[in-house]
Amino acid sequence: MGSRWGINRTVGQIYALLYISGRPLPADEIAEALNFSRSNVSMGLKELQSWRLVKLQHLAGDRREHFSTPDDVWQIVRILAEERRRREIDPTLSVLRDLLLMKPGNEDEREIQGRLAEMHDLIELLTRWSEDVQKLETQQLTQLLRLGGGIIRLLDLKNSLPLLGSKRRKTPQPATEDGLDED
Amino acid sequence: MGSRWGINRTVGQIYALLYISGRPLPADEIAEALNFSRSNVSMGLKELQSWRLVKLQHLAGDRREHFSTPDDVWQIVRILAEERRRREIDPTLSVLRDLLLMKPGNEDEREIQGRLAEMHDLIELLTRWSEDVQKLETQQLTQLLRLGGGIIRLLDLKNSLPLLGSKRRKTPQPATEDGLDED
DNA sequence: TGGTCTTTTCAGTAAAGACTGAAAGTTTTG
DNA sequence: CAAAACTTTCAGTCTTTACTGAAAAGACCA
Repeated sequence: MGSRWGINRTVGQIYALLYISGRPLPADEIAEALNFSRSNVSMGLKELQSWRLVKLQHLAGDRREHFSTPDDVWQIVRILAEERRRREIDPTLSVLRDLLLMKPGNEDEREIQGRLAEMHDLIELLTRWSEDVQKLETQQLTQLLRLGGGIIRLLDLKNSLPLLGSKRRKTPQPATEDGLDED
Repeated sequence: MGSRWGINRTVGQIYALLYISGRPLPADEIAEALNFSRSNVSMGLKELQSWRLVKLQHLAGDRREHFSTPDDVWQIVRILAEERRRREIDPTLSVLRDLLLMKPGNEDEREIQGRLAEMHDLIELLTRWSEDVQKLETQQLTQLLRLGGGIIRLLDLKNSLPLLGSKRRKTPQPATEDGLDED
């Protein structure tokens, strides 16, 4: 299914099995259920652990290690977002920043840096935003998402309220502690 | 760099070159610049076209086909989101729905369907939301993103306004045309 | 229409990635 | 501390994917 998401087919199948089975499974049961070699399962689980997508636990009266997925789907989303950021986004941003630090040797290079900067800012904006909303309570997050495009009405509302408008005021106002302005 | 994003390394390099060069390039210049065979470039461009990430154009006085990326970075994000949805998300949702339509044969299967339903609803919520906000003007979109976690204050504000509260009221209210409620 | 320039296709090959079984490693237990 | 129970590692093999050059196909022009 979603086997093109940086994680391979086998690993995806293992994860899916753990997710739907809803209880901790030992490696050999996974191998049997999916008809993989024991060592393949071992490697898959190792990768899933490195993504923090499964956790290991010991069940009373059984010496084998058991694995399970987080029980909250939102938790899965949060972890995935964090890991992808750490592994893919951050290194990309870092390379972009390095390139932007170089002195452009000529007009062409200056233009290229301009385009790289645009890309950098875009990625950073998206990343920061996702990081921010991931921190919200699940309850708040779902409310926000359910609002969908309707969110724009809230923004309009905000812009129409003089003290909360998004434009910087020329004369300093008394601090309102509402923090709706953004730098 | 981001070569693990469902698109292979070669294709990524071609796209990056087109993006930073900022002008339409013919296939043979790409092949020369990146040291790929002409046929490899041809295939890469074909894939990029199928993703609608490059467009073909003819330049006066040159018989060769030239390719370029959209000039607006936001446009790139929008196209990427749409295509990924079409290719990956929608088929996944469709499979999930099919599974949910099946009558559970026993208690275990019922539980599994429950978990699949949770996943389905999560994906659908995220997808719908992203679809919705992609439709916003770039200007509005950036405002929203820049707000980051601060968005929660707007939600709180909304919840505190009696006529706009997110809870359904028991007695029907006169229509306010604000549409902030969501079904 | 034939000739020139350009792009696409495709069969074969090269490279990358996934999977396995055997062996080594680790932990628990009598 | 040795045997038993379990897990990990890794070299070799199998499978999948990427890339190439040669040939075919298409477009334009005289």
